[in-house]
Amino acid sequence: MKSPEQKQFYSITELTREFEISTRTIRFYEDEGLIQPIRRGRTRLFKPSDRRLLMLILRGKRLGFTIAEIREIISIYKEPPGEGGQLKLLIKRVQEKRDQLLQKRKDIDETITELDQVEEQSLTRMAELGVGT
Amino acid sequence: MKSPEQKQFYSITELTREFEISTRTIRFYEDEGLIQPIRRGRTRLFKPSDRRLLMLILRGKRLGFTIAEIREIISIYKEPPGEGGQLKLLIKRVQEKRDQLLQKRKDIDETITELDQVEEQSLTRMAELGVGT
DNA sequence: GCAGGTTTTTACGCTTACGTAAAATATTTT
DNA sequence: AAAATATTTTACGTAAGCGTAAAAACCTGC
Repeated sequence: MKSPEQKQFYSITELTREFEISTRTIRFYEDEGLIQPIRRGRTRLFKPSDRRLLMLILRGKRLGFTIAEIREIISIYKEPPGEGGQLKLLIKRVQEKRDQLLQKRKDIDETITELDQVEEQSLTRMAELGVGT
Repeated sequence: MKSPEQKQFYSITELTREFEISTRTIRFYEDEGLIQPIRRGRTRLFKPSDRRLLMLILRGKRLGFTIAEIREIISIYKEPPGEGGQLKLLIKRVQEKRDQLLQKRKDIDETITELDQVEEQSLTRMAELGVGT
């Protein structure tokens, strides 16, 4: 039971259009080993899993993670079940990443709070001036 | 009524130690116009307000904002009350920044959820193996 | 008043994350 | 099959964000 609208392959330009990035960027991520599209002759063919990886990469970028850090995150997802020691290590890495993310969220919440204050003061000031919104 | 432990001035090394950054970094931010310490002779003296600005800059960095974006955020805070048109513009800028931050928070929450799943699976697997935490 | 740490300016260097151009090859459209 | 469009490799270029080194000036404690 394949889901109906699941494409087999995406071309590089399809992906550049969907995510508004350049071909250079996609090839850069390939050079960095983050994605490994298969080839038909010389042409790259991207599977849905490559597309999902790309989404993951771009999300990481939005969060200000470096390529190295994104590589770490990806490797966490890819890690096979493994045995005891490996699993403990994996869990430690997960916790470290989560701590980073929680710090970022704290930073975000603080900033939003401050921006809200600026907005409120502005609105008050506008009301004083009798200016309409 | 001054708060008791409020220092008048900080030296550059005090700040590098407190925030674990280099003098070069601080001077770079000065070159970029983000902070303007006063001078006693040639030596820079940083006021508490400079220190707060520095904290703001570093927080922005943690969130993956570029120097240019951090400059924008700072300018939002610095904006004087102003008149009608300016205020409307300011509010628009606040809203744009907030939208960016909300997007980032969404990205963070998604990533955390995924990491939680990896952790849970790992813990389950460890239990299966009879490995202690 | 001088040794030792701090701070300054100046300036070249380096990494990351792509941009951009060129020239060949491949694919798709008409 | 010709024309237009897409994709490839190769390779040099660049902006951001500092690192690092050098040499002078400054301050600080003893």
